[in-house]
Amino acid sequence: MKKPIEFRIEKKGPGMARAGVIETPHGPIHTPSFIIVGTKAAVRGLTVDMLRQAGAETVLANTYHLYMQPGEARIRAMGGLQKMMNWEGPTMTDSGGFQVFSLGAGYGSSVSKILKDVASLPLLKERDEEAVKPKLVEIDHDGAAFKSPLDGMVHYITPERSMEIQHTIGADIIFAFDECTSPAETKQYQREALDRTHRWAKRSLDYHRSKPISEKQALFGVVQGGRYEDLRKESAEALASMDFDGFGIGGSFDKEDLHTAVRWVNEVLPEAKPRHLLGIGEPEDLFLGVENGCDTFDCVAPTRLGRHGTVYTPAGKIHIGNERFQDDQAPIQDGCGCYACKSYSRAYIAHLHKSHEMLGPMLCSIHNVYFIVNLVKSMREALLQGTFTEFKTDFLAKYRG
RNA sequence: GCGUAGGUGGUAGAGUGGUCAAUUACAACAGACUGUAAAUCUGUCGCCCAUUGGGCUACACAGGUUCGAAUCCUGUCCUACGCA
Repeated sequence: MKKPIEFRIEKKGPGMARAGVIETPHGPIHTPSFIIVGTKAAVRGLTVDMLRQAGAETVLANTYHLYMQPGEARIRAMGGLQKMMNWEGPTMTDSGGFQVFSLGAGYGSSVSKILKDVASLPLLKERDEEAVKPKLVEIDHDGAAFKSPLDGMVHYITPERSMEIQHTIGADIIFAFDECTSPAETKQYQREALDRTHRWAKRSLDYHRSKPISEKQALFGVVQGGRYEDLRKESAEALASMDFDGFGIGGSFDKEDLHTAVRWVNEVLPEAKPRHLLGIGEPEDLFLGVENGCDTFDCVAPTRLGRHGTVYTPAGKIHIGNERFQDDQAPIQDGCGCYACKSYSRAYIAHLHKSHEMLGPMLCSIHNVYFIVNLVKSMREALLQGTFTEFKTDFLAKYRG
């Protein structure tokens, strides 16, 4: 049977790090690589030309959002994801598993993808659940029922449905339907959720393999297990034993847990298959992911932060709207090759931001995408040249100030 | 000149005798954001100390009524509209 993707490792080390290439039906992904998030088949504020110019190689869209709007029939009519968004490069779709969390346990709470101090969170079972949230997700053995925030309609997503929708969307790499859990859940709940995620992984895989399209779309299984070593390793083993084309590492993490969770998992996953660290993208975390064996990353941070006026620089993040930049004639980052830095001053972009001109968020997003995509490209170059550790040390010393 | 309506914090605009240092929005200043419920959200926003809290000066200006006034009365100044 024909394989949809080929993964080739070019160079290994230090640690578990590797540089390689994932060949997809729509072109290569040079790893380590940062994938740009375009949830609704659009990267907020950016055209595909801007994305290419910023160096982006791959775009990740979301099954749940596209299923809700515009829906499978219209996606099919428009010719699928690549065609409708005019993106010629590789694409991925997330399964909707993250929405089980963000619209479920995470909904209406302060719990998000990365937390500062998980230990101080009240465990979900101990909370007054009535007072906490309007529930938008109900999880059961077979899947998750989503109450649409758009019109209140309930949509029941099973692993098979998620696969079916992702087949229609047509990305090169798709993900198994999983349950991303809140770190505030008890271990017992993590255990139950993990068993469910594994059952769903198997069902996702079986359904996918039963269709000819599995020769054109790669399926990645998603490892969960919260912050627990035994669960994480067990999850990696369970998924490694299934015939996935690659793996995703998911979860909502305490900042401190990210490192250990990734390491535990990648020590178990087969080396020859690509690993995607889901939803991670701050510079420190990307270094950590790369040296612990992750190949690809996606994150909304570059576009969300940019839209909100925060931009990356080698000396750390700055908020462009701050008073001190309003008369600053320098670019966001001296020497930066992005369109925003080659064309405009901080003063001008600060003005755009403060006057709510949409060009402001666009320029900040362009810069952030360029910054993060090229940071990971530089990591790749450093890996190939054997200078990763020096590169990391230098970068972080300046970045953390 | 006469008549009418009005003058509130950076702006707009609530409030019409005590619960008002004054609703709200905008602006300003700062912060947050990690498989996008997010072009969003949070905090501060008269002055001076303090941890809860306290003191001071304030709703055009000057007087007055009242235990108490941004709110009622009188006068002055100013603004808008109408009539001359």
